[in-house]
Amino acid sequence: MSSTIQKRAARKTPSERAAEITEAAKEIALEQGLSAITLRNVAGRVGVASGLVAHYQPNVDALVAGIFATIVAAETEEVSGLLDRLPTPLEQLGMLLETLMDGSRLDVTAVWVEAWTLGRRNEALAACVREQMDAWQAVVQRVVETGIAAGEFETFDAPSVAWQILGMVDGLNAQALVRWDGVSDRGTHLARAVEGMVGAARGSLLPGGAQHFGPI
Amino acid sequence: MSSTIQKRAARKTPSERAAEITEAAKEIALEQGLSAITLRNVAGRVGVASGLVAHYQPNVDALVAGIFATIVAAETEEVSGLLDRLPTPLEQLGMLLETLMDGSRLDVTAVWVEAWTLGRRNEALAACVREQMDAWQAVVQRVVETGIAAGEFETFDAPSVAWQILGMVDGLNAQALVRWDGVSDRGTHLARAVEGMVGAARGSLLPGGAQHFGPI
DNA sequence: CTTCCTATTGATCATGCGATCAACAAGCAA
DNA sequence: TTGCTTGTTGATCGCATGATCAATAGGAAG
Repeated sequence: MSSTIQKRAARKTPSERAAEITEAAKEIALEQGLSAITLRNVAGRVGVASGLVAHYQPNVDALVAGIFATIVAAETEEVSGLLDRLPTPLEQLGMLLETLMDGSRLDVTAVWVEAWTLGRRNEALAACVREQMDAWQAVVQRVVETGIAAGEFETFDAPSVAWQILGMVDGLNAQALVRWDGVSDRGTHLARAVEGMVGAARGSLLPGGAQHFGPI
Repeated sequence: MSSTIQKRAARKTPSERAAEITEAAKEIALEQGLSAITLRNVAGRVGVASGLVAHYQPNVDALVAGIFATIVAAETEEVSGLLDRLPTPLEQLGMLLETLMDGSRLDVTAVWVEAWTLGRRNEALAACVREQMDAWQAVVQRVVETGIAAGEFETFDAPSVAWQILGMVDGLNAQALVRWDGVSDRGTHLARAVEGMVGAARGSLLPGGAQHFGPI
């Protein structure tokens, strides 16, 4: 009835179309998960034939791996950028925990968790997962090392502590994916834990006892 | 050529056959993941037609959910049983961390991680996941509460701390699924973290500085 | 030995996936 | 206007999944 019925998609520049496809796949991954990235699914969202999506990618595995890297790298860079604005490592680490635990990135967490499983059968994805984990670890390690140098932290093994912090954050966020209720003061408890690990004084990472967390 | 070729599977008691199917599905889940639980895959391992597997289960989603529950509940009970042999909450918590982090249960960890994702599209599985998480949390919470009562721990919120410990363990194990190397003394660092969270003295949970972890 | 219950088969259907490619047509260049 | 490059289509193949069910045959009961 309406005139919005398009028989054929408008012809576009390869780079334009590639960007559209990437964007659509990214949205699908965040909304429905990485495994929902399908030739037909992506094509449908772009408004294009499935063959075209295949035309722009070597194969679906590579597309999934690329989308994962895009989503996660953006998060890493964003948080890393926030760190640079803070003067002391104590504040940086506190903000890091607060930001990662505020529940505003659960969609990204879901992507992480699914990638851990999918990486078992998608070698390209597995490589991306390792790479992005390393990138994250480097960011955290830098904060810890700066803190040691500044005398704010006291621990013998910055790299391992960085891995540990990441693992804890990921696990708690994955948990939140399934269960929100029952856990109060996630941030506060984690802060106590990290203080113990990093050798900082109790209460030095997050000041208040009952902090307010959660989006808005 | 050999006489081992069987045209038709031997006729068995429904309960016997059901047990075989359950066992086969369990093995598949631990070896190849929950998503490898397939009518044909399970049937092939049992040596039976695919229709028979379907005959013994309402649908595959239910089978997957049931197998998840079986695997995870067994782990919970096993660890819970180990706890009862130890006298003090401090020792119990230490053993808990040590056991869960020794890398001998990575196959179960993989099942957990996959269940978190699959639960998104399998409601029966999602319910099982929540149920089993609650069971685990109850075990840990009991240890923490006993510790508080005994004056060994000092924290204001045992339920949340229990959730937190579980989340940390899960996250670190999930990490180990992808990356073993680069992280030394996982158990020691986690012990420090939990000490901080639980309000125990530094070094009270795990004595040595460099503990030996890992399967044999 | 015969009967009969039922465990078991295996073909079948509908669905969805990735991949492939000859054919088509949009739009720029001449 | 004409011609040609190339972005785009959509049908098609092979494969895998879950589910269903009439037909078969094992084996205990009579």
